[in-house]
Amino acid sequence: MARTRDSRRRAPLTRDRVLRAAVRVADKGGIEALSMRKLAAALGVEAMSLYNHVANKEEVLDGIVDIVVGEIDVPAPGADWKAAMRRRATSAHEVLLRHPWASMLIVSRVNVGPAMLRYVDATLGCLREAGFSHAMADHAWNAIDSHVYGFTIQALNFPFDPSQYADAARQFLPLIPADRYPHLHALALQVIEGTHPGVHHFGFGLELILDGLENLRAGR
Amino acid sequence: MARTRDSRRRAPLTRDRVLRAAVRVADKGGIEALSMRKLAAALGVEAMSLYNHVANKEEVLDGIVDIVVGEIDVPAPGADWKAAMRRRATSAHEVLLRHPWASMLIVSRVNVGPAMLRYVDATLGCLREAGFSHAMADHAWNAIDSHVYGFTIQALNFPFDPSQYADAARQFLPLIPADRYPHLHALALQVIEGTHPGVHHFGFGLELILDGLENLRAGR
DNA sequence: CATGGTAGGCTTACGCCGTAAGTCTGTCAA
DNA sequence: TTGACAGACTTACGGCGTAAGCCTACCATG
Repeated sequence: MARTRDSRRRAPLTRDRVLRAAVRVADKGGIEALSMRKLAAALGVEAMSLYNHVANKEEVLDGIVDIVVGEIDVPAPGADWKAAMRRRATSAHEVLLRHPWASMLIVSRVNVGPAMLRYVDATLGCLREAGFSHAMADHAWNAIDSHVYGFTIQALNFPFDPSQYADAARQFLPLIPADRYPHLHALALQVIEGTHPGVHHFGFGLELILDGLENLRAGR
Repeated sequence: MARTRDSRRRAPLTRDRVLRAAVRVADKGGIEALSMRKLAAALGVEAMSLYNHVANKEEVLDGIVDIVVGEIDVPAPGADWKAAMRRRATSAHEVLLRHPWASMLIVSRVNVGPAMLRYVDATLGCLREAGFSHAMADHAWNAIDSHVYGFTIQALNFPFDPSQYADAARQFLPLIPADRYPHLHALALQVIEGTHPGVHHFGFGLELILDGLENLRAGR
């Protein structure tokens, strides 16, 4: 009874509740809004109480990275490798767009959480099954993920709303004088005229890589 | 005469001296060691004096990014486009390895400094000259740079010294149980045996992309 | 029941951080 | 000689991560 009253008064803190709250805080305010004090406040608790469940802020960051990686669709064995890799990469791209702070965190630290290991293992497995050697699968996975992270981070930092890209280009054109930056200037003109939408496609680079890998797999 | 004495006592602070010192501080201690106080100390000055030459820390970060981008070899017009792009990407990769803090900074902010604009413009120009349309050149540049940033950041965060990779794999093998992560486990075994060196190559993904672009350029 | 260990809150305090606001001093033009 | 100004310096504020220690409610044991 006393326990009932108490647990009603405040749901007990757990490592899991801390990490999920951290994801929410970062989703809402960006990673720079994720301080131990604000995280604690979001849980109705004081900052130092968090340290009963996580060793330090680093552990919080590692934890939320693994939660996000756990949201990525992992390739099921047996499928057409190219379709499976395309799906996996697209899923990763979508998840990373959903948590805009996550890409930077993933690439800026060593991640060996269970979700990350499972993610890499399933990827290697899919490629192995398709006939790639261990070494080739390793390189292939690395090349695909370089594109996933590189493209996604660039897309997230693209300064303009794509739907207003033409307007933005018109506004910034004076900063790109034709004599000093002729090709950027010409590109901006095309965007303004609507000749070139200017938006980059995740699939463009991805298909180059997948096609190249298929050539290697089939021995040209 | 008095001026001589004074300027001998302390070389005058300038925006340029501030930014160059910031690159040195970051090169030596990592980006997290770059605080306004430490930067000022490196210049023999108090923190607030820096604000006479830069508006705030953001401007310092923008400035050192542009310095680093300025170190990248920019493609000269007229050359074989594939060789020029390969050289440009490799140069960028090398520069980013030389300033390990720079990649994260480049991809996590909007960069419109003169070196960055020049860099992008020269790249577009080289691709245009090779026959790519504006839109295709835009996509090609984005795909190549996604690889450059994605691969380099992953390489910089790789937790082991490549020369001791086999040892590291032996040490970490118990953390990768064969029943849960069979393919990662098998890969680690190959690294331990020396069958697979395990090191990733920048050129692997790059050549896939360049070959794919050449196919597109030549219309298959 | 009584009791004492413990889990998990809480408070306080320290040394960093970026930077707003204001002050002091040496130089140079009028 | 003077007065404006550039460019240093000092002080102070609120926020940060977290070390150290305290307080209270629970539970197992007697």
